[in-house]
Amino acid sequence: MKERLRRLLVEAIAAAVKEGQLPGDAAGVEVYVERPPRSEMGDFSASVAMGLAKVARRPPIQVAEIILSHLPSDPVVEAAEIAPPGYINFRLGPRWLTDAVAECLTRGSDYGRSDWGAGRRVQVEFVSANPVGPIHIGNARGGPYGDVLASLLEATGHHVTREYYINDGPENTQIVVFGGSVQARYLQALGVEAALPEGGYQGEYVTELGQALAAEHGDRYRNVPQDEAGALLFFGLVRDRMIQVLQEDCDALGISFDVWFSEQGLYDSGAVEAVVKKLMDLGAAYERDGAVWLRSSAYGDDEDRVLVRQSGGPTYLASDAAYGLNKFLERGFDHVIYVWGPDHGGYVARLKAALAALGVEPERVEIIIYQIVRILRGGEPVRMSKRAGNAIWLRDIIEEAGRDAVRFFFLLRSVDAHLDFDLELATRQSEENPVYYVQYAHARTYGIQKEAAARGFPGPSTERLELLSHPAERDLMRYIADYPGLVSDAARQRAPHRLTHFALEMARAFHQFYDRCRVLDPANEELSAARLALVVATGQVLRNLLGLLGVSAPERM
RNA sequence: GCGCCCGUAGCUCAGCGGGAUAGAGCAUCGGACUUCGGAUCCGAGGGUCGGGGGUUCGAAUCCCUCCGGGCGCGCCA
Repeated sequence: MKERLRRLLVEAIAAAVKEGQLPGDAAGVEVYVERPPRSEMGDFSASVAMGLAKVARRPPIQVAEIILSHLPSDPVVEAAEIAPPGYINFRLGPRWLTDAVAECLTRGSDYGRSDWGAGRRVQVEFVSANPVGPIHIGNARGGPYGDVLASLLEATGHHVTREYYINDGPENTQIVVFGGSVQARYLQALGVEAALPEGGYQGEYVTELGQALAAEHGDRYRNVPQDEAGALLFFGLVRDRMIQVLQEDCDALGISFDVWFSEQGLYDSGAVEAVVKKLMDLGAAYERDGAVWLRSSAYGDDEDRVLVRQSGGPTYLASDAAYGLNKFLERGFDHVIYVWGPDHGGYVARLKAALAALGVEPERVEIIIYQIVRILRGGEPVRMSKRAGNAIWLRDIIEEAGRDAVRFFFLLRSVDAHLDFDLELATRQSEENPVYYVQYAHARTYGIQKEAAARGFPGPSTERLELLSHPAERDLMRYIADYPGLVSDAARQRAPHRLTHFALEMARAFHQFYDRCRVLDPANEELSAARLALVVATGQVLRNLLGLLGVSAPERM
């Protein structure tokens, strides 16, 4: 609807320019249509006239008058008025709302979907936590975010691949330390005196891994030296188990990845070596001090970065460049979104530099950094470190609060904002969690339908939707009408939190409607049928919303 | 020191393609139909939008600067 009004305005301005009433450069201005702050001001408004006042060298009100005099007629526009200091306010006929209800019922679960993505192939890579332990609350945030972002892109006509990058490469020091930790726990399980490596992983699950290895293999690996090679050997023994743990965690969150991509695979195929050579051939990398450097400073980074160490081992940047080449060149994604944690902020410039050096257009690379999650327990911050072993596992939180609440809670805030997750609040007060408010609204739409059937009311009908004229009905219908625009806005802005906020507002509009408008009125069957249609459409939109959020939409609670 | 993010009601946060009287939830206080689910609804109080400059007809929103908080600045990932 905004778009429809916007076109009317653009046409009107063009016509005015043609007749010489507005200067030529007026035709190029951006026109935005928005919601006025109060409903008495109309259904939609535009402030173009104020923006044009300067170039037109006329007062805004006059500009608005000129625009209005050229405004093409549209059956849905009941009135277009000018309000000081120069707003153009549109008052629309009831059809634009009731048509939305009808359209929602016709399109069902497709309502809100669009095709502006035109089938572009987009990859969203997220979570990608190192395979050295279960997902903890600190790196869990990317899960719901990436998953819902992917859903939003799907809903707007993109072809989306959800991908998890497994950092199981041999050059990953975390892998080495982790493997060494497993080895130490294995030896201890055999009764051998063994110390954890420097900065080793102290989590209980590591002890369990060691014990499991001892039970399975006995003392077969007892004499493996406690060095890097030994650590990697032990990592190899538990690698599949660790990936399985990560997959189970993602399952528990309701996330299903299309691709689990192994960094080790890039080494095995020679892709890492090849990309370094390619960068050298391109002149984007050079040797110095026995290391190979990426000329990243020529591509926007502060300084050049090491690709291959003096020791001969490639850095993470080298395998990431190879991975990028794989994404863009081999698999041909049009656009790639990386969802990273806050500790990766310093890495953005160098990855972009590497990809730019390889010829990937910068606009195809998008890196989103979400902000830190702070864990509180009753208001007190809880420190956590995977290595220290006092991490808070995602799985435990899900068990306590439930998947729906965890996802909804994580999606309540903008990615740019820090997120406080208070365990006590998420568990003790789980009944007051906002997710229940929305789910209850959805369940209520079912309750009403069931009651209608039980009492023998005729089913929902769109025949007399014009009977829906109560302010609460109009408010509610407005959410239904706005929903498709919300989905494309949220996708464009990479802002899943717009969905949770909209869901809460719409649920409130529905509860208000329920409170003020009796749906099932035996004395007025036509009105009842129309209201029932509104109830069904509301349930449909809530269900579509919750579907995008990956939160269940129960029929009763 | 440099880079990124944040600073809006007591608390947690929306709003930030500049626009009309700045919003919500929680918390506090006070209310609601003998009826479709009270996990609901209504009302009230509560604000120098961190401070200061600037751009503009108009700034929570854009620019500069200062203050406060978080994160990052490795031949770790």
